[in-house]
Amino acid sequence: MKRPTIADIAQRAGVTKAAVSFALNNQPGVSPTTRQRILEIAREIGWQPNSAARALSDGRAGAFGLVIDRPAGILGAEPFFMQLIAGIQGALAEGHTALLFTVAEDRQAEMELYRTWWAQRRVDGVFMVDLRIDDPRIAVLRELALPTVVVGAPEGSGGLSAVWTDDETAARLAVAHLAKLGHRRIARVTGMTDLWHTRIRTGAFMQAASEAGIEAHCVTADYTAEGGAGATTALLAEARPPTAIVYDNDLMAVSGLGAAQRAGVDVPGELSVVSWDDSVLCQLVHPALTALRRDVVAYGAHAAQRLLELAAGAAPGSRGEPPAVLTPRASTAPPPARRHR
Amino acid sequence: MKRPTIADIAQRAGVTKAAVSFALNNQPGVSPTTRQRILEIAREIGWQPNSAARALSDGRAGAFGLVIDRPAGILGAEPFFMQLIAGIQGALAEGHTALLFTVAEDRQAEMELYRTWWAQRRVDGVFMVDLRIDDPRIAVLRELALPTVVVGAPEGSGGLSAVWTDDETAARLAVAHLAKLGHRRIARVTGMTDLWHTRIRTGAFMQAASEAGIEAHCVTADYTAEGGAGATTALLAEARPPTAIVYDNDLMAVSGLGAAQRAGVDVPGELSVVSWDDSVLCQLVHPALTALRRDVVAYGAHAAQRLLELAAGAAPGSRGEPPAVLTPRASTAPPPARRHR
DNA sequence: GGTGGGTGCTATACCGGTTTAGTGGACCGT
DNA sequence: ACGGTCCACTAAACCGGTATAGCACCCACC
Repeated sequence: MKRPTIADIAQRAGVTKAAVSFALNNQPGVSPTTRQRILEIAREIGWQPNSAARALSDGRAGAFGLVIDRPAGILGAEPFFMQLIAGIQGALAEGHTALLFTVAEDRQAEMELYRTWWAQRRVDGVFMVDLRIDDPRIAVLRELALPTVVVGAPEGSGGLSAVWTDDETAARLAVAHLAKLGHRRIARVTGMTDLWHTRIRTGAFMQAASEAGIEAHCVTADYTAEGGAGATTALLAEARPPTAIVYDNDLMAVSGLGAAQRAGVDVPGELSVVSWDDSVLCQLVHPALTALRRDVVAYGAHAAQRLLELAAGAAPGSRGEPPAVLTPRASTAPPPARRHR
Repeated sequence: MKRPTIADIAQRAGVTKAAVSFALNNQPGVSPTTRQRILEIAREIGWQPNSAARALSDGRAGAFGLVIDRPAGILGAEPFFMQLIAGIQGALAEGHTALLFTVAEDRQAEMELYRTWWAQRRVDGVFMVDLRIDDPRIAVLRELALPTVVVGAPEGSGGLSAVWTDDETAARLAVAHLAKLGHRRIARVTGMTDLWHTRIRTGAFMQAASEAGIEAHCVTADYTAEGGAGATTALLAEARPPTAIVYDNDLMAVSGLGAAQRAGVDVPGELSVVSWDDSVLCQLVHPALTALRRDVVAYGAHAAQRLLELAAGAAPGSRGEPPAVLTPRASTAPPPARRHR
């Protein structure tokens, strides 16, 4: 099959390429009747712009990039990203922008990929996830002047635009839920501490607990199943173990639940479990997990909208998302009766 | 920052663009010394080809496409795809080919996307997953003459190339494992029946069971957690329930395990469970699931290699992968003692 | 010493769009 | 009747590569 070009349209319409281009781009320079005729022909022969030609001509690639540098093994079990991509896709589907998606070995490879994409003019902008404290990627992206939307934390974005969820409120919701059930000593199993949102969550979690007048502490894990199980085992072995644990993602929550059960700890009788991410995983285990649910698809869509604006020349700026909603399920209950406190 | 072009190189080297192009592409037409000088300059100023210019000139997009049309909710919990993408990526990283990844609403949207990609010359080829019986996508891709690698089943690919795993052997392994443990009546919870690999698996599973002289039947589900749980409940409610169940993916296996446990059925004491996909999920539940494990990353890499060859003009042809390996874990054991047979 | 052939390079067309400068004609006012 | 505008459109350049035709030069050969 042969792909029609504007030259084909021009020939049929008896005008030049330029006239066709004007008509197709709503540019002045053609009469309404001619414009109509051209559009008609274009539609009829199924013309679509050649993305390479357009990219070469107007200097924009017509694509955004997304790199994730978590190991493939973890990624697979992480529902967050697929949903994010679905959301991004939804917002991009309308226009002429595609999504380049890559999983990278490590942060170094990710930065090299940004440079390559930039040098090859492959993308007009990128989505950046998993922002870390003093993240070296920021310098690279700023140097390249590549429009960027940070999906995650607004602080530390170094002037880049961001789309972020209100983790303070989410932390407050989780703590309030547990406090209301009567818990006085709770813990949280976190993701990597050098991630911005881990820091934010930790701050908010500790403060919410303090305000609620209950004991709290956080132990560090790494979003993996093993990490979640290990942290759980360690917490349960403490002299005065917590009566509730909040996990930073669903994978660790499910894995922590398993570890607790294996240790003979009844959930929710002896231990309440809350997951900071909701996915089908939370509902298929027994007991089903109470979770902080957020609309990740909408999140991705908003990030994409922001990046579209940015690439079109809009000023950088961040956008907050509504906070997560706490969805109570079977994994949280009042703590076991104790002697005191 | 300004991106250097071959014109910049040409100017510095005191030659024309054409000479530079010859040198950079290992084309004859320049002397070894000139070539050396040009390459040196290119390296020095960090030249990279503008992908749009190259695409426009040689008619290839420099990208492959991958569309998945399962709902975002399911996708997230499906580790398979992320690993596949990681594998594809690894094989593509060397060259100048990028990956366009999209999740589509449905099959219709997927086909429209193929047409759009084709019309816009966005991709040089696509990976197609979840091949169905009489899949309408095949006709579209053939009509567009878009190089395609079907990731899944070789039959039914309608002349398209495919990369496929040996599900016959895998089925045999699972059945043999259960037969050896002493099971005489087993069942399988399948994915959608109109998927090619479901059909293949069913045929192989039934035949392997027949050859092993044990009863077997399959019930249809849909890869979702709910589907897996529902099918399990139904199986356990049969007059003579199976003593072992094989699930077509890990999500259904985990969910089926939960359903069995909720129904008060001991695993593996009263029911053995095997998952036809191995991921971290299988290891984090209790008991850990016996699973058919395959190297999905290598699978993706091979698919990418095949598509690279195809796009370079090679003849269509399929490639078989090594069969899955059965990894025994705690979820399979001898069946409970029975009166007879 | 003219012919033939290869080498090393230049000039230029081309891919398919966008954009700018230029042009012919209708229309306007006076 | 004539100069000035505006309109609708054309011609051509341009983006950054690749590919082809052609040219100058050198060497070999009979």
